[in-house]
Amino acid sequence: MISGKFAITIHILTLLHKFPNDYLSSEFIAGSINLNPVLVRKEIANLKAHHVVESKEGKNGGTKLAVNAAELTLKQIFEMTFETIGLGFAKNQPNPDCPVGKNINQHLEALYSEMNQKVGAQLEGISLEDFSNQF
Amino acid sequence: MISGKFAITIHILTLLHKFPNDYLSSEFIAGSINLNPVLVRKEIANLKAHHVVESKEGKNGGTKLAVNAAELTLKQIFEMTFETIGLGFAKNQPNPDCPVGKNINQHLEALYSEMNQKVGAQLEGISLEDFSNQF
DNA sequence: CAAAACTGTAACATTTTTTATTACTAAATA
DNA sequence: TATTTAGTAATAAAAAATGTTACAGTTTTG
Repeated sequence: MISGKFAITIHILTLLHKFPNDYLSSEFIAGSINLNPVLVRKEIANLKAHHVVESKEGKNGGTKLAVNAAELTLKQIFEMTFETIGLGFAKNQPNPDCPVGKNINQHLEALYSEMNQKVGAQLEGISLEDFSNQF
Repeated sequence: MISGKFAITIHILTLLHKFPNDYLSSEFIAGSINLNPVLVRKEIANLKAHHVVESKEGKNGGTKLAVNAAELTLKQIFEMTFETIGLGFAKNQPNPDCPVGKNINQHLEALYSEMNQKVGAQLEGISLEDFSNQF
């Protein structure tokens, strides 16, 4: 998972919202994020798969928003990045012969799931437009 | 930051709570987590710095809880791990000449800070004893 | 039609972060 | 005194994230 996936995605979307009439090139966007244009195109591919943006190939091509920014919530964006809130798991599978090791991940998952609900409720209340209008 | 720091820490503390009368060795704990004992000792060093556990060196040494599990909240544990909830930042410093790039991190920080408050409130309501008694 | 400016991807390289190992000192106990 | 344990530093290995290069395919413009 790209650690800055959400940050990059929302940066892209904010730019697109700021220039609603233009197709922005991945190079232009990459210049604002200070990121490799290929990585920008990868995130855009994900946004396209969710029908949130549309791209035009060829000269003067680029990407623009395909939805109403007032109706796109940060929660939806968050979900599109496949990221989840949480505090991680130990890398290796814990010892199944230990009553704690056997069940720890299940209990952590339950805990993190609740976190996601709380944070999800927060993010649901913020639209891309809200976020972008802060700038 | 160790990605599973919180998970490891709470695993350790749960074990210590389950065996309140014993000094558990880092090797025993490592066996439950399936982690290198040196890493366990590092996390324990952090817990010691926060006066949550005490260790005894030498033969039959190990670590045990030094506080009342009913009074230690997951929020406190969370804070001891220096981890924060959030959805990351782009790795590189964004373009300061772009109005979006210039301010994005500040706005993300504000957003994440709110997340931390929400999650903190949740974790404050759960004690180590609560967590451990689930097992 | 040809050149230029884009997207879309795949393959590979590099860098950074995490995790693991080794090795050693010091302390406590039997 | 031998053994078992913590404490810690240094290093190695593995994994993950990020960056680069390359090139095919599209669209626009001259």
